[in-house]
Amino acid sequence: METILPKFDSVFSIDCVIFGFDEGELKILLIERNVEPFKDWWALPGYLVEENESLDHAAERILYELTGLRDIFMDQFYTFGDVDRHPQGRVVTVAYYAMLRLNGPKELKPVTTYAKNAVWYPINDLPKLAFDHSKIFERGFLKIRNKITYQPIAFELLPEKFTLTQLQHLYEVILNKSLDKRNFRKKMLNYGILKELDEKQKGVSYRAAKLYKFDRRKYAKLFQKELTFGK
Amino acid sequence: METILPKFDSVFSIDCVIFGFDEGELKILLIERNVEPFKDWWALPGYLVEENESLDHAAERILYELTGLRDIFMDQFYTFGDVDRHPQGRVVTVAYYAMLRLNGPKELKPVTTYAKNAVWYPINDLPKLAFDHSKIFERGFLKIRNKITYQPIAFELLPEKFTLTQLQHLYEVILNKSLDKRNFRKKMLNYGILKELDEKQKGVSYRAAKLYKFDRRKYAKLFQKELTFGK
DNA sequence: AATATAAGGTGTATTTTCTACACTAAGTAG
DNA sequence: CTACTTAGTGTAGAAAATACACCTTATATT
Repeated sequence: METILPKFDSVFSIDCVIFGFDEGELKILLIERNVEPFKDWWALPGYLVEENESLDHAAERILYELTGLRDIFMDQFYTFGDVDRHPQGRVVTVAYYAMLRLNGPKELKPVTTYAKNAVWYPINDLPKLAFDHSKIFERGFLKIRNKITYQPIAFELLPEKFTLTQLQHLYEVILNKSLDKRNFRKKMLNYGILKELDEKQKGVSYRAAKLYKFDRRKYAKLFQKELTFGK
Repeated sequence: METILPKFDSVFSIDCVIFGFDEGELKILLIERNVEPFKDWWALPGYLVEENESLDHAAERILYELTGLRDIFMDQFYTFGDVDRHPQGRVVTVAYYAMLRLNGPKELKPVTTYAKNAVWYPINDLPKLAFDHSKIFERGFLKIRNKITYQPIAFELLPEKFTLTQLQHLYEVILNKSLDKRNFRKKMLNYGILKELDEKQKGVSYRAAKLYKFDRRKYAKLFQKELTFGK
């Protein structure tokens, strides 16, 4: 690096793949763009990083501006930097994913005007996306699919109290295959990160299932230690 | 994103954590900086991305300029974007790691003049590094330590022909623990990605060990399929 | 030639984890 | 009280992980 940094017109952005689970479907949050380029196209929520904010801060801010949500577990997963990925110049984008608990689909109100709309879209029925956002989504989806095989991150997507069947459905949707009920339960309960509640499902027209909660404390203990290789 | 991209003075860089294995030690490649800031400090090899090159291309180019090596398996692992990580302006850096086979430590000749020197440093004895490079190294090291537990990437670091003991030592150095010889061999041979050669070690003053090669074809088959969760 | 040295190379029993698989129990709706 | 729907449970076999110790082979030394 030279004593004076050579510069060219360039800028960073953040794009977010925000997963939600609703009515048995895995969804992501899309916005309908209100400005060129790709006006009227669907796109991942994303925006430019400001001069005086870190990437992580920008990711939080953008998610907040789009959803009103804070303190969401977000993770950077890849940076996309092809020369021509943005038609108006050199924009390198850092992609984050987040998993959100949907408490109802009402509350999506973009604060900014560059989006007309923010909508949850089932991942099996996505429209064509602006820029290279389809690629970014694919990679983000791959990321959570891999991650969930060794770390039970899925609970971020569920309501606070959930049944084992709901949890299993979520796994099945993410992994795109069906799982054995007994083995699944055994495995999940063996992790020791589920707290059985003294409460049952309500409002169902069949036998109500027991409700569980995730025990974040135990979860953190279990999964922040390094993976081992054996002796 | 507005119709015209707002810009501020900013630039991207690549930093590389390049692992090598030599004389039983895990090492990384450092350069001695020849320019401000951090003149005379040790740093990870890294440089600015050019206007018309992708991140991956920049990573390859920079590694080539520093080592003369091409076609090295490189992987992007994290992007560092704290506001003040570079004293001269806003520089977001995309970090890559690579694992290199050292055929002898001679051939390190920086092509550029911004480095005085390029040297292999044992990771247990690293100097203070420029910028946030210590943090970048730590994260890169963590990455390969995690990765090696589920994917035998270590062979990139070994000479083409190697003994099982050499392979085990490498694992032990990366994981920082000792492994059981019999179990290690069983596991490695079970992967089915080692080709036993009709050849033995030479020049050792004890019983010579059999030499093995990695079978890249089988390796690719085995580890490019998705991880599974069971039925 | 004999011996010392240093690493190479091998098997088995135990435990743990993974997998496959099917029926009864409980609650609701009519 | 019956039908329906989902909840909830156990076991046996296979596969993978772990713990553990001795003989073999090549070289170097006397």
